[in-house]
Amino acid sequence: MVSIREVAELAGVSVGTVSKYLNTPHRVAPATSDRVRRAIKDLGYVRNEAARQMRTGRSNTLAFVALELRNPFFGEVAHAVERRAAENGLFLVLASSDGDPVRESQYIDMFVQQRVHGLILASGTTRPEDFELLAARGIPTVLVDAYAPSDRFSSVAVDDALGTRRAVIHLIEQGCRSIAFVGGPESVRQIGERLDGARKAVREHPGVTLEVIATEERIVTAGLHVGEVIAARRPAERPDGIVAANDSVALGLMQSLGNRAGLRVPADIALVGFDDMEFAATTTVPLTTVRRPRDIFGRTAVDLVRDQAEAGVPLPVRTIVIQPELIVRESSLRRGRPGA
Amino acid sequence: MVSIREVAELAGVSVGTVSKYLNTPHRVAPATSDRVRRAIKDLGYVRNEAARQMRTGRSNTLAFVALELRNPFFGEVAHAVERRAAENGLFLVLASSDGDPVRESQYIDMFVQQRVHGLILASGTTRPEDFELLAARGIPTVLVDAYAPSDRFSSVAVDDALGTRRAVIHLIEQGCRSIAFVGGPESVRQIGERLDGARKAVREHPGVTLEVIATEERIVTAGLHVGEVIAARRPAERPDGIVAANDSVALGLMQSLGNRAGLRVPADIALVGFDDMEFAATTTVPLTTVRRPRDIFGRTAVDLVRDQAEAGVPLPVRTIVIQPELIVRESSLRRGRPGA
DNA sequence: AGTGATCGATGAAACGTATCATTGACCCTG
DNA sequence: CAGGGTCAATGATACGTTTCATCGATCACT
Repeated sequence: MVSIREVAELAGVSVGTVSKYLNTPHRVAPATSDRVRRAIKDLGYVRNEAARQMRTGRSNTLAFVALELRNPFFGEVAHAVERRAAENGLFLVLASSDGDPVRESQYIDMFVQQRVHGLILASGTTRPEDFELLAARGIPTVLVDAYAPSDRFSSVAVDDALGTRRAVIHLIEQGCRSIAFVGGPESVRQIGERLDGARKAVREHPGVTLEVIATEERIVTAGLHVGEVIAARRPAERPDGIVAANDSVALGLMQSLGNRAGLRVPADIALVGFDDMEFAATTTVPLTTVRRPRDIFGRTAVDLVRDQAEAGVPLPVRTIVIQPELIVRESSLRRGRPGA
Repeated sequence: MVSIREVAELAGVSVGTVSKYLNTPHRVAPATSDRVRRAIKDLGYVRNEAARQMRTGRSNTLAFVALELRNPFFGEVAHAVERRAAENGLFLVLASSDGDPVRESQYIDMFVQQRVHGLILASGTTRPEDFELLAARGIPTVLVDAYAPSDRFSSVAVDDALGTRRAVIHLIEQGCRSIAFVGGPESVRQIGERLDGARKAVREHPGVTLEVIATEERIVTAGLHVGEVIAARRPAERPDGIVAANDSVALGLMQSLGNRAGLRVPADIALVGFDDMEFAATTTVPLTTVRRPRDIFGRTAVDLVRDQAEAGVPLPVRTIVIQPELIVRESSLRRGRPGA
C-alpha cells in the first residue's frame, strides 16, 4: 500500500512537502505542486485517514444514531442531518439501534473509539452509562426528539402537547364534541405528552369529552383494529372526532372506518394524525395532521453539535422546543362546519 | 486524553501487556488482568481506533451507500445489512447519495481513505471512475439491485423481468385481456426490464394486449394522475388489469381509481404492484405485488463482501439473481375468476 | 539436579501522517 | 552591496497503537 513517503520519493520532494500539498496547497510552489500531483496520480496514492486522524486527534465525521432506519421519519431526519453536515464540511455515519439499548451501546462505544466529531442521538433508548461516558469524554452530543436527562445535553424536540392541543381545538372548531385519542402506551414520553396535551385542551372546553383508546403499538394494524371496534359501536357511542397518536395509526383508522365500515371521514368522524409523513397528503381522504419538521430537527441538531465542538469548553445546555404546525387537509373538515 | 501508556504506568506493567490485555485477554495472567482492568476503569481509558487501525491496516467497518435513505426500501436493506454485518463482527456505516453522483463520489473517496473493510453500493448512480478506483485498490465491493459494469464486481439483484412476467400471467389467469403497464422511464434499468418482462409475457398470449402508460417518476402522485386519466376514458377503452412499476405508483392508482372515480379494484380493474412495501398489505384493498426480498439482498451482499475480503485474492465475480415472489392479495382477485 | 518447554511480561520498532522549527534561496530596499 | 523580509522546502519528532523477538521464571520430566 503506497504511502506519502513513496509519493515524496517519486516526486523528488520531502514528505513534509507532500503533506503540505495535501493540506495547504496554496503554500506550495506551482512547479512542485505539479510534480506531487503527478506522483500521486501515478502511484494511485490515497490518503490514510486513520493516520491523519491519529496525528491530528480530530475526525471529520458526525455520527447519527436512529431508533430504526426502516422508519421513514428517521430516514428524513438523517437526510436533513446529512445535508447540514455537508455544509459544515462533515461526513455523516449512521447507525440504527432498532430499539436495543445494547446495540446502541456498542455503536456509541465504537463512535467514541473513533473519536467522532460529534454525536446525534435520536433513539430515545440510550442508557444512562452511555450518557455518562459521553459527558465524561466531552463529546459534543445532541438529542433529537428526546429530552436530555439531567440537563447535561442539548436537545431539539417538538412540543408534543402543543401539537395535540392544536389538533383538539381544531376538531372542536369543526363541531366535534366527543373526541377520542387513539394510541399508546403512555409510558413512551412523546405519546404521554401528546395525550396530556389533548386532555388539557378538552378540559378547557365544557361540553366536550375525551375518550382514550389505548394501543400497544403505533402501527397501521393497530389503527385498523381500533377502527373496527369503533365501527361496531352504536352510532351514538362513536366519537365524532379522533386524534391519532401518529399518521400510521390514522391511516389504519381511515381504512377501517371509511372504506370497510362505510363510515364517512370526515362527515361522520373527523380525523387528525401526527407527523405528516409523506403518504399523509395522498391517502384516500388527505389527512389533517400535526407536522413534525424533520428538516429543522436535522439542521438544528447539527448546528448545536457544531457550536459545542467549536467552543471547546462546555457550553450552556440548550433545549430547543419546536412548535408543531397543524396541516389542515380534508380528513378533518366537516360538512356543517361553522362559518363554512 | 489518556493513552495506553498511562494505563500501563498506573497498572505497573508495560505498554505491550496492556495491549495484550485488550486484544488477547486469555494470554495475560489473572492478577495482571485485574490491575490493568482497574487502571483502565480508573482512568476512563478508551481505545483509540484510529491508532489501532493505522497499525493493523485493517478496519472493521462496512460501508453501505444507498440511493436515498428516506425511501423505506433502502432503510430495510440497510437494516438487513446491519444485522448480517453484526453477525460477522463488522460495524456498518451508511451514506446516502440522493441521486447525486458527485456526493456519492465524495463518500466513496471517504470510505477508501478510511480503508473500510468492504463496500456495498445500492445507489445505481456510481461513476465509472469510482468503480475504477475501487477495483484498483482491491476493496471488496458488491452491488445491490444493480448489475456490475464490465463484470468486475459481484452483485445481487432481483430478476425484474421475471417479476412482471409473473404479474402479467397472474392477471391473465384472472381473466384480464387488456393489460396496462404504468411507470417509467424505460432508461432506468430496473424499470426497463420490468417493462420487457411484461411485453414478452403478453406476446406469448394471443388475444391479450399491452398498453404502456409512461410516467416520469415512480411516486404516488404519478399513479394518482394516471388513474384519473384512465377513469376519464370510456369504459371499453380502459384496461382491465394494470401492472404498476412499483407499489407507490400502484397506491396512487388504487386511490384515484377506486376511491375517487368509483371504479372497483379488482372487479373493474385488477391491480398489481412491485416491491411489497410495508404498506402494501394495509391499503384499502390489500395490494397484490411482486416482492423484492430486502433481507436476502442485505444478507447476500454482506456475505459476498466477507468472502471477498477473507479470500484476499480476487475471487471470480458472482452475479446473484433472485427470483421474485408474487404475493397475491385482493387487489388482483377478480370476481368471475375462472375456477373460483 | 539438569534440561527443555511453557508461560507471562518486556521493550523497541513500526505504521502513515501532521507539525514546526530550521534552512536556503530569492527579491526588495536603502 | 549589505541587510531584512518573504516564500518554499526540509527533516526530525510525535501521535497511540500492535507486533515480535527476547528474556526470566516456573514447572515437568528424565
